[in-house]
Amino acid sequence: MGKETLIAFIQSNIPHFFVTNEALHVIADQFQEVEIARNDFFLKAGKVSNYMFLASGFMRAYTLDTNGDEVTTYFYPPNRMVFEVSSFFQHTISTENIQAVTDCKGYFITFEQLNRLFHNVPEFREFGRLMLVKEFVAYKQRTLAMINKSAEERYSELMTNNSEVFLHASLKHIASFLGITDTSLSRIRREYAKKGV
Amino acid sequence: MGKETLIAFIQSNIPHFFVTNEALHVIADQFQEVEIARNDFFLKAGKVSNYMFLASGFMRAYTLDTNGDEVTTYFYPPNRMVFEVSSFFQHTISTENIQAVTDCKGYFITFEQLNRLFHNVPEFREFGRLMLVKEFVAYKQRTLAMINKSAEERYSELMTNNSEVFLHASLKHIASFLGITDTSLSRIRREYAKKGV
DNA sequence: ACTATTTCTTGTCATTTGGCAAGTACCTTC
DNA sequence: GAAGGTACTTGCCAAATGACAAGAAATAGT
Repeated sequence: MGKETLIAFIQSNIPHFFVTNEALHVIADQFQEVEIARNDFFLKAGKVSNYMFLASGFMRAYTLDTNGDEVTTYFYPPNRMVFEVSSFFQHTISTENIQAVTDCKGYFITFEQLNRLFHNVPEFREFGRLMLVKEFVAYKQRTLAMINKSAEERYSELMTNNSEVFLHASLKHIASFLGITDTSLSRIRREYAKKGV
Repeated sequence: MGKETLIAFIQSNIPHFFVTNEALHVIADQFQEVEIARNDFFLKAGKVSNYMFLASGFMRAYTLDTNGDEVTTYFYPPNRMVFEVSSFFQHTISTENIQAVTDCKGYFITFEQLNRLFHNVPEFREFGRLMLVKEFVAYKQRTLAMINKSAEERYSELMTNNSEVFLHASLKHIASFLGITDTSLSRIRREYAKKGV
């Protein structure tokens, strides 16, 4: 019931291997549907992360800096796996929070279930590796894209490459994501609006 | 010969599984010894990354920013796997360089060889996943530790947590790693020396 | 609909960091 | 050991960003 997007996502992410429909359903059966209302949490600091396919909605990850202020570290658009690597794969308490920015729907699985699947459906291991690589690469690209750029350039890049963020997240969250204060972001937007005419 | 450190490293990174000595040697046999002299490259931008165990020496990864200036993105102490995720796992051309900061010795393997090993020695897959997770976590921790800190705080943390970097890398490389100019780093060190007395 | 709360903007001023240029010290290499 | 290069430091000034505080606008709760 409604796991079509999950199944399609898995299928399109197991390259070089043929997976039977039966295997796909064995996999999908392990995932449990979950709805997360706006501002509610998929992961709270202090808990251990699960592994979720975000079918619809928009999420953000954030942590507290040394001053106790929230810093948004990531935005998750739909059709992505959502998890905190460190906590999920090492079964450790998370320091990050993952929160629904809009109402979300997803399918999640625990570490134990995932490993059982890896054991029972060997082809599925490839999916696991791919997700890990994909997330790592995405994370790295984001940090590299930030290097030696002014706040305005970072803003500009986010606007062109991830404009959907602006449709969902608050400017405060976006500001901390860009590594600046909401005050500065506001000023940058003013300047940017002037130029863009 | 001399692959003992490699073998010991692999063995200590395949948790929950028993690997026979024979299997360990099948694995180690695929790795090829390599020596990289100071300032020479393990990976050059434009090439595809291999996967190397750094047995001795010290390396750094760097890329060019939009102004064409070198930005050090990572330092590798010995007893670590060295590779560029994106390039290695997706067989794509690297934009990063990985260079020996001191004379290095290591053992490397190609993507094809690694996959053949994963196929022939299934227990070894666990090692592959662990390395991916470890590197991802290390990378993330570094970026998170940098959040909302002044240049001086970042310097201070590097001093306390990774002081070995200062034994090998030049201040110019360290400055770009900290996201500042060598000029600023020099000033910070002066202030820091005063306080530390 | 009214109030309270949160979000966003704006002003003033201080601080951090960078750009540039010059100077010193060290290290190669022939 | 002289010459040239690289690494590091320092001074002066400019630019970017933050801190704080107040106001305007939007949103949520009752």
